[in-house]
Formats: sequence, structure tokens, C-alpha cells
Amino acid sequence: MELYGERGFERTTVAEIAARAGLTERTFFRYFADKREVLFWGAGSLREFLVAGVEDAPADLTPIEAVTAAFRAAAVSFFEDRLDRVRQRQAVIGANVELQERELIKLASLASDLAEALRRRGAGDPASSLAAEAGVTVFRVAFEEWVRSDGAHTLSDGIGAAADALRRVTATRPSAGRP
Amino acid sequence: MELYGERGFERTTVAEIAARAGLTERTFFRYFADKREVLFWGAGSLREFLVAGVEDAPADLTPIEAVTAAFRAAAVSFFEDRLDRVRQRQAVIGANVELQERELIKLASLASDLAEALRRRGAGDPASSLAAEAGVTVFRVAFEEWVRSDGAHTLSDGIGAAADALRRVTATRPSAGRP
DNA sequence: GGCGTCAATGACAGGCGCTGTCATCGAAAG
DNA sequence: CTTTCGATGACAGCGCCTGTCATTGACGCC
Repeated sequence: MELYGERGFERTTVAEIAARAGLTERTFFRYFADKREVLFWGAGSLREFLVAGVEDAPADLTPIEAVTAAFRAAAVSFFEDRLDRVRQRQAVIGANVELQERELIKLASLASDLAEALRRRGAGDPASSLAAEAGVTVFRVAFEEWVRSDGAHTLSDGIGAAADALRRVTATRPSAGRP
Repeated sequence: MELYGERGFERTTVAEIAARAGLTERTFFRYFADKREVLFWGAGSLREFLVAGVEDAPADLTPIEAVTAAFRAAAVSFFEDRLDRVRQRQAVIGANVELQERELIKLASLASDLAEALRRRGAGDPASSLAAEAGVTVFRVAFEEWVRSDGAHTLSDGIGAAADALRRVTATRPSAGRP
């Protein structure tokens, strides 16, 4: 992470990383599947947290409510007290397309897991897939705004606001139904 | 594409592709930025079609309606009469994670372009981003179902159905408001 | 204390993706 | 016929990643 911050992701070689860690290049690849995975170390616990949050959510919550509630809880536990480090990480990812690709597939895999958790709650299809994907989208939009902004509001509140905005966006004609 | 179908993406070497095309490996990389880009040749025209569709949509359509309408038109013009080739392509992509990463970032970039088109229509934020992302999600879900199914319904109708399902998913409590 | 066991690491070779650079060729323009 | 210029070939080379085997060192066991 030091090297990625100093010289950027592309201009950092695996041999350099291994050298600074006092290890061999071969050993690096025994811990990380590839050069990019370093940035996503520990993402597993967030996924478990979110899946458990969706599964254990109150039974009277709709699928999308369960997902956004899980994300809001995760915002508090995983992000809000680490804005500096989160910004740093996002700067590295934002500067490199390969890393964005990796992040996108991680989010897609997460959405798939959340959809399955919703199905275990008894939700059907395509509602489960759509609720999970929509929830991830809400999080992404709120997350990007939160990282970009000056910290005037919490990530959790941003997620709530984005969820409301999505509801408005998908609602039937705003003019219709009101003569 | 022949080779990717025969031996799979990973087990196909760029040297082999170049040889079958009667060219040099170096020349391959003058046409394609990398080995994966072959699968996304011609995606530019679809993107232009969708952006134009959103920009030229009737002014009284809501953002999400404009996006889904554009996707339904694209479904007719780009996909529905080529189910076989689409299935083949998706089989190759589905069998390889790197290709899925590339597809996801293409879709993300598309969503970004669609959001900008919505802003040019006068839509605000985060409504534009959310409508574009939601529209892409609706398309993805419908597309996957269409490829997987037996062709009982058109992709365009699937998009409409998925859009309705998303509206239901994001709506406020289905039980509330009805005493 | 000696000894086997096993996980972690190192060492080495090598394939493949991708890039920079320069030479070559052939078609079109004048 | 000559000039020009875009397309291609021919190398050389770096960096990512993998397979394979040897080495080391911690640990339990007798």
C-alpha cells in the first residue's frame, strides 16, 4: 500500500513489493492471487457482515429495506470512522482502470450473495436480484458522494437519501395520478 | 472468436490468434488494446445508439422511462435477431472472470454516459446517476434471463417486466397505505 | 535431547501478455 | 518514376504469474 501510494499502482512492480516486505516475489503470489488483490484484502469480513445483516433483518422489512439497512449498519462499522484511509484507497483505485474492474466484479459478486440471502428470507425472483443490485447501486452512489464531499453528512444518511432518491426515480409518473 | 470458442479464452494465445488471421502478434495489438477487447468489438455503436435514444426521447418521459425505452429499442435492433451469436458470446464471457470484469466496466462506463445524457435532458442529481444505473441493472437482469430462457418472450418485453419489478421492489411498503 | 512432520519460504525456469523501436513493403499521389 | 505514408513485420525486452523442487524452521512425540 505504501508503494502504491508513492509511485502509483502501475509503476509499482511485484518484485519491489516483495523486496520491501522482505520476501520473495513467489511468496507474494502465495498470499495474493494477483497484484490487484492487495487492495481488496479483508473485503471478506464486510461481505459476511452484509449477508448476515440481510439474513437477520426484521422479517417485516421489504427486500430493499433489508439491504439498505445492512449497508447503513456497515457504513457505521466499516467506513465512517476511517474516512482518511478510505479516501486514500479510493484515490489509488480511481487512478487505475484494472483496479476499477476488480472493484466492480467484487461488487457484482457481493450483489449475488445478497440476492441469495434475500431468497433465504423468502423473497422471490427477480425481486431478489433487483433488490440486491439496486441496493448495491444505492450504496455506490452514496459512497462516491460521501468520499467526494466534505463530510457534512454521514455515509449512513447518504445511503438513506440515495434510497429515497431511487424510490422517487423509479416511481410512476410524478405528474400522473394528481389531476 | 473461433479460437475462443474452440479452446476457451485462457487456453488461446495471442500468437495463435495472429497466426490464424495470417498476421503477427504485434499487429494484433495494433487493432486490440488487449486480448479481451476482441469480445467487445463494435460495442461503440450500441453505446451511441443508447445515448442518442436517451437524448432524443420524448420530453415527457421520466429519466428511468427514457433509459428503459432506449434499451428496449436497442434490444430490437441489436440483440433479438441474433440470439444464437449472443448466447455463444455470453458463454465465452461467462466462462472467464477477466472477461466478466471487462464487461462490467463497459457497463459502468455506459451507465456514466447515459447519466450524462440524462443531465443534458435537464435531469438533476443524483437522479441522473441512479436512473442510468438502475436502467443498466434492469437491462442486465432481463438480458441474463433472456439468454438463459427458451425464447418464450422477447428481450424487449423482459426489460419492461424487469422495470415493473424494480418499481415494485423500490416502492414503499406494499402493505402500508392500504388499511 | 533426538527425530519425524508439516507448513512456510526460497530458488529457478519458463510461458505469456504487452510495448517500444526500427525496418520493410506496397499503394496512392504527384 | 519518384515520393510519401500507412500498414505490417521483426526483434528485443519487461513484468505478471505459475510449476516445481529444495531448504528451513517450528512443533509434537517418544
